[in-house]
Amino acid sequence: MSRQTGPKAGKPEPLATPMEDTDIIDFEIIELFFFAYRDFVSDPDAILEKSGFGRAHHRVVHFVNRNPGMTVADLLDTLKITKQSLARVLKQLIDSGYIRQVAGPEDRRQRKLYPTKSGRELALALAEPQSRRIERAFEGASAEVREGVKAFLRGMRDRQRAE
Amino acid sequence: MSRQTGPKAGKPEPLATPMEDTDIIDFEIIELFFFAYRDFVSDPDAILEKSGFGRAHHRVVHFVNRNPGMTVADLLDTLKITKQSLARVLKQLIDSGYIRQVAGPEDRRQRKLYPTKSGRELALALAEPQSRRIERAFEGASAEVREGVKAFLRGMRDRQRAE
DNA sequence: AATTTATGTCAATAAAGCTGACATATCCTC
DNA sequence: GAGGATATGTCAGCTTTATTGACATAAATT
Repeated sequence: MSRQTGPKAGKPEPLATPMEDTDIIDFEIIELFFFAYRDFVSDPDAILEKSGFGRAHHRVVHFVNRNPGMTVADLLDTLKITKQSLARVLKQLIDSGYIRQVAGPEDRRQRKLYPTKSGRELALALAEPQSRRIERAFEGASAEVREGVKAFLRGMRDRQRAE
Repeated sequence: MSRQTGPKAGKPEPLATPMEDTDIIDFEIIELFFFAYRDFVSDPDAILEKSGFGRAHHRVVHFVNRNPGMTVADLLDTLKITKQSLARVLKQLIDSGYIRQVAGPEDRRQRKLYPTKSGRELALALAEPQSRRIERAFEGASAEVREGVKAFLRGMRDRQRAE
């Protein structure tokens, strides 16, 4: 099935010229963004490795700390992953004592999620090297540029998501 | 009230206060970066899905188009993955006619990698929505801010990598 | 009482990475 | 030319993180 997905069989000519920026395509920023993110997540990755956790755990710990009392459904919506993917990491985090579930006070079907003290500490420990990296990247930047970077990052998000 | 401190004693208390920015931790940018990257890669993901390719194929196609004639070793170094991980996706891209291998003119052990015409077209098609997204995110930004964003992204990378 | 909703769980699958071992062709050095 | 180093390819097996589909349970809603 994946054998002949290409255009034609045989021997198409290889192209020797590099693909350069054009009016419409800005490869430079595409690459900068790729490398920046790769290194940005490498800091917490290294810390998490010691606990046997991964990137998924990081995201859950982060958002639960930022929005204590959020439900499982809220989290699924934020992370854009499936219930089953979340279930595994959430269970591990609860079993390890980083996150607690509390039945919703009004709707008792809901499981509201809260960090424990050590969950808060973990989130801070993971954010610290990332913040240092960000501060380093901002060195010498004017207030206008700092605001411009935030506006740029906001502008990179999808506009109207079905929520 | 159902606080649920029931069966197991020694369960840590859940924290109800949101984790806020501090002097040292800038959660806002951490989140902005996460969401920006999540949506940034969603564009090519949607295109690749149709061909049965994934993100790994995208990276290979991109870098081979940017640096035609790069060797397998160069690519491994850029992507920071292992030979075996690369082998699978590279084989698929070659079989599908997007990339060609040519024995090195001086060192014939080397396999120099080149895009085919359709490989070039694929790379452009994948970059196009990303570039449009970047352009949209830059709307109304001054030249200074644009340069500042690039400088920021460069600053986010690791400094001394063993290359 | 019946339906919907929020969550949990089971089973099977896939993509993309990993390690370790080994094969082949080629280059380099003695 | 022999022997070792290098660039690449390949095999076997494993892990993480995601996926879909099906079904269970408790609680809310109609």
